[in-house]
Amino acid sequence: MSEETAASATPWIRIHEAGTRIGQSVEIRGWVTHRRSSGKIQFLVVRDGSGEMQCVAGVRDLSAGQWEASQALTQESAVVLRGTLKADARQVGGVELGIQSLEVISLAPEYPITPKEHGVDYLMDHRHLWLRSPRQQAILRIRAEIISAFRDFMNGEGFVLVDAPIFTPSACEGTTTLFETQYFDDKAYLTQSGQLYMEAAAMAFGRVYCLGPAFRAEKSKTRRHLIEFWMMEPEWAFATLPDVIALEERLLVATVARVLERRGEDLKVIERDTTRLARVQGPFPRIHYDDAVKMLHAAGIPFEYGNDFGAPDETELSNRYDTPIFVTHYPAAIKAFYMEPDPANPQLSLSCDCLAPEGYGEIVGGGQRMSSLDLLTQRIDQHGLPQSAFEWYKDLRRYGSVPHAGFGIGVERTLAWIAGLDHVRESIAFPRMLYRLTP
RNA sequence: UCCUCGGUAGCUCAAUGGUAGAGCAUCCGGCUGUUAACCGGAGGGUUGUAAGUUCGAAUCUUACCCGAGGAGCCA
Repeated sequence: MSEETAASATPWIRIHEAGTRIGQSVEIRGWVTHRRSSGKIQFLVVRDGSGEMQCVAGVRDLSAGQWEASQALTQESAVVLRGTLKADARQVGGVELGIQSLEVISLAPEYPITPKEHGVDYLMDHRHLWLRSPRQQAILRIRAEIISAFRDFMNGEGFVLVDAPIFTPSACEGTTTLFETQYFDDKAYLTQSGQLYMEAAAMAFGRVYCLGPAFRAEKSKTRRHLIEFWMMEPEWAFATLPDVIALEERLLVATVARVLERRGEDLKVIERDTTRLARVQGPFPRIHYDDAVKMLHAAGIPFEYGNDFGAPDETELSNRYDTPIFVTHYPAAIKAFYMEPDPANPQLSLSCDCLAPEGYGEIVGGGQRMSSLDLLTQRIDQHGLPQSAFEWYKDLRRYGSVPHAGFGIGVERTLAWIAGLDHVRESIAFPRMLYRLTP
């Protein structure tokens, strides 16, 4: 039998399905993560992106050339292995490959990331390689699950995906710092939020959402901040503040449930305490800003009414509950210009932030949008923004203006909370942070 | 931008004014069931940069560079 025939007869499988193929001859294509040798027998731990499996070869199992090649294997060398799968209770996954043939695709030189410990700076400098570690893969798989859950949930609620532009002519909110870039002979800015565009789309489709990157040139340097982060922003015509809070609640419950259901193995890899996630069931507390301030005062925290909550304030509030909490009716002065005033107290706004448990802070921000053209025009002036930049946005109030509401939910912060991460830098493949643009 | 902490071998760290070390990684040798395998040996350094104090500086002083954690702001 020629080698080509043998190759075609041996199915290439992925490691995660090895357990269902005990006794079969298979081919594995992957990278060596560990090699242990005991003279005439050696153990290769190989990963292929779907899992890891120990593969074992004795000196008599391979040709002399293959045996020699196998002894020279280094961490992260790429190999194609063929052999027979056998049950072995000692192994993770209960399977082991008895190697009968080994082909070295590429021999790696000394690999920078060893199985030992490394510092954050070093790992971030090698982020392109760090992604190969089991923990990082688990986190990014959970990220992918969260994004799928977001999309499936919104689609199920009848929302239409409408993507927002990345290049924008001016600030969406005018408050935070923008990244400026050249747009032929003009200046353009990287988007901070797709919301204003979603408001336009909501007046077309009724219910819409976008999911994409946002860029904030803020010199923020904390575990909760990225310069480039991903956000989903639903916008819902004819909806009010309570409607959109209920929507957020259903979204979060559905997302956590789905991660628990489908990414249990990954949660185990990162050693997440899932009992806390299992308690994330609706309804979540709704706390009026006035009451939140009273709670802080009762806890002996000096806080001036009218201010926004700082990170320690948010932690104080959210630590009282197992679930995320909604804080509503923030003072209009500390919220964006487009927030609808509270009819019961015009100093307050129909706004809502959702604070994650365990001190993860704000993961969702949203509220009801202003529907009056006159008031909107006034607020744009009050915020020192140019009316001309918002003429198209004001058209939405000229032609069939309706109450509408929406929110933005941060993918990385939601993931950091669900996965129990210490820092959002692990929540995206290639984080963009203050002082870090590479790799 | 501000506050705090840090930078010593490829990596993680030790050495607190007196010859710069260990573990891992790498290379060589040994071992047929290892699990961050183990055992023996070897190579590996302008102590972030620059200046200063001192007989003598990784160690003390100053400036700068780089990073980490936090604040503000926000998802």
